[in-house]
Amino acid sequence: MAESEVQQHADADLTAAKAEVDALTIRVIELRDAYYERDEELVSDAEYDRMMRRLDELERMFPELQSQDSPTQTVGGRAATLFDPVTHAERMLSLDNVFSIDEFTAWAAKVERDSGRRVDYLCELKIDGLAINLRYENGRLTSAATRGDGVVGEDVTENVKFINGIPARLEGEGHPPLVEVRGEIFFPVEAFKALNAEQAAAGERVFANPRNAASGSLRQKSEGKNEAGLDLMHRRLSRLRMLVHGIGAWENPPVASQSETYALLKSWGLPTSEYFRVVKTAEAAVEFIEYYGEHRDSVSHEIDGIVIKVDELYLHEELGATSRAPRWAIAYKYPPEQVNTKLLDIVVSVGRTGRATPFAVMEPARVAGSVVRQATLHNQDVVKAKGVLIGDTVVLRKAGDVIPEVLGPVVELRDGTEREFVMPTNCPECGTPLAPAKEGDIDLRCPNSRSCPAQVRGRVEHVGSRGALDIEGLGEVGAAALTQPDYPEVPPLVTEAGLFALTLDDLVDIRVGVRDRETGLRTGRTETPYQRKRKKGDPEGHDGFVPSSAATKLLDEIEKAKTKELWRMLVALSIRHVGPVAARALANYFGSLDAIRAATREELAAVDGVGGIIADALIEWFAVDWHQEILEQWAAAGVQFATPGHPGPGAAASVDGPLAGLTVVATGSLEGFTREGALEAIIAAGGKAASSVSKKTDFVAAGPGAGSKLGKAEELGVRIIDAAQFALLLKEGPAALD
DNA sequence: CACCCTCGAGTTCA
DNA sequence: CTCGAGGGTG
Repeated sequence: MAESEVQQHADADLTAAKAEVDALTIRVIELRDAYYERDEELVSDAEYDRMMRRLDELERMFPELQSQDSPTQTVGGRAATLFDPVTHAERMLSLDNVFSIDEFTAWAAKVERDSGRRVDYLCELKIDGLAINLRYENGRLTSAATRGDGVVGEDVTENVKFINGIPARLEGEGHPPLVEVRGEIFFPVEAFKALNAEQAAAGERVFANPRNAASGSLRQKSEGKNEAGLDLMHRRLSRLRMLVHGIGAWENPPVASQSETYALLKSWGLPTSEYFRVVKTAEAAVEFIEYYGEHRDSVSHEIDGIVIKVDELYLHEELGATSRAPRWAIAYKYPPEQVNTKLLDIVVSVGRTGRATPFAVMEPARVAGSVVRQATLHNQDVVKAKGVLIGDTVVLRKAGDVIPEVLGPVVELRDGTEREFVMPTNCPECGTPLAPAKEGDIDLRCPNSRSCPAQVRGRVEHVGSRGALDIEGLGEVGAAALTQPDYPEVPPLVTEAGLFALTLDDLVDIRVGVRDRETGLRTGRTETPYQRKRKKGDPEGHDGFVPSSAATKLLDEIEKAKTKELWRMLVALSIRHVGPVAARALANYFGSLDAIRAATREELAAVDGVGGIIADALIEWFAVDWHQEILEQWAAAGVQFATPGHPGPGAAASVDGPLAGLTVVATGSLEGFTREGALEAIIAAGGKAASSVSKKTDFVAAGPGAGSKLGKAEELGVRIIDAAQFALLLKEGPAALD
């Protein structure tokens, strides 16, 4: 064969290989991103693995085809990939799952029947992470491997060394010559959020959930990375955590139960979970399951269920295992927090400040225990960034515990009928052209604050809200009835100025459209919420227009609101940046609305907690003529804009009390206190009632139902107290607690 | 110039 | 209850 011919063959091979490498690279990245970012498994692990190996093979044959950002060089794959295979000394079993309490009690009944006796159950949280097998030989960590298929896993020893809390050497004495410890590697929720925030800021991909982030981080390869890349990789690994939950092969262990095993592992310096509990009955195990079902967010890591194990080790042997899973343990899986649903439309709503917010309208879907139909999309940039089209199937989840969030589209399920969302140029409620408040703002606002129905309705509702004047009957529905009734044509309230002058006559003939309970759509019927309904057989009364109790109640509540504290009045006025905290500071300092109006920018900014911007916002607000009208009409109707007995402008008397100088956060339901009451009590005792936990927080008073704040407090080492201790603290100060 | 905090908005349920 | 945005403070 002539030399040129050989060259030609090689060229042809290279060209073909390049085409294959390119195609594989695109497909693998597509699948990888779907998996890590949207949690979708589009092909089996085996299929993915086959593609990765082929890509690796080609890149080895033609090194010139290997690019810096090839999937083989960056993050590894999802299952067994390019790490060296390791055979576990003892097969790593998985757990059988149950998905309901009934299935669980059936399992427990069978266990007790097979054991011939009552058994103790060890309940623990099922961490949503990656199973890991650590091999210690003579007390030294010699190998760390992922589960893989249970028999053979991947060797990730080098990466595991960078994870905090995994000892390279066991503490204490008497370790067996060879022991395999099983655990779970995971991203703590807080660290995960921080990671994704950094990834987003750097324009990198964000992970769909902590498990994928952990998986991606653990499978990073150091080859081909420069110093900065290595540093980043190590930093990311150091944020991972591990908890151990069992032991592999071990003859004649010196312990008799699973719980004693944990104590032993702990004494060796291995991290064990704080959340496990040994219970005597299946009913108690059910309580454990239900408790954490409601408190999933009070734990520093994600959990996808509860693992229940028979505690006694000799029963493990008796009960044995199937080929896949032991019979002495079961995983109770919580309902998924992510589901797919159809994005029917993207609609824009206008809030009380005029901000236009697009939100997703979806086919009702059950997520984490409730039915969701809507979720905010924040602004048009977020809609773009998420890449959702109207008509898409989207991934929906509950962020935190409550807030529905659209993660993104399932691109594979598109059929071409989807259309892009276009941000309207005009206010959907009043037609005024939308514009950014100031140049460069992403948010668009409706500038028609005086008469845009959405804004007036929003502000009226705000006046009645708990943080402002707390008027019962003046919520979303009441505000809509007063500002946008079907009848009369001129609504009782054109702006909030008329609120305190409302009379029964204004209310009785209000008609509002009835909405369907299920769909929220208008039914075409109307009703009169403030007119007494005539019962069947009740004689035709007078002229038919008799007020209902709702009407008198509402007017009574409005009357009571006229003399509420000055700070509540300030909040009710919807002045930019003036919420409960700033309003309290202003009210304390000035004592009356007149004094605030008369103050200069400098005098306003002298108040603790008020700066130049809030001062400007106040001055600008007072300068608007229809705002003055609100004040005049409210005052004429008897609204009190001063704190009786206040000495006048000046530094507010510093409050003395048991809590002087202390910052306290109240969360959950505290026995003996309402949410508001706890806040008031803290302030009355001279303390600062903060809304979020930080380093500066001195105490977190937590009751049942406490959410993430509790976790945050634990993380920061802030002292946590219960309702009884909280009451004591309020009365006698911090010294009484010790 | 970092934090840390408050504001404002959206959401759902008992 | 949570997030982003942006203000206030050390």
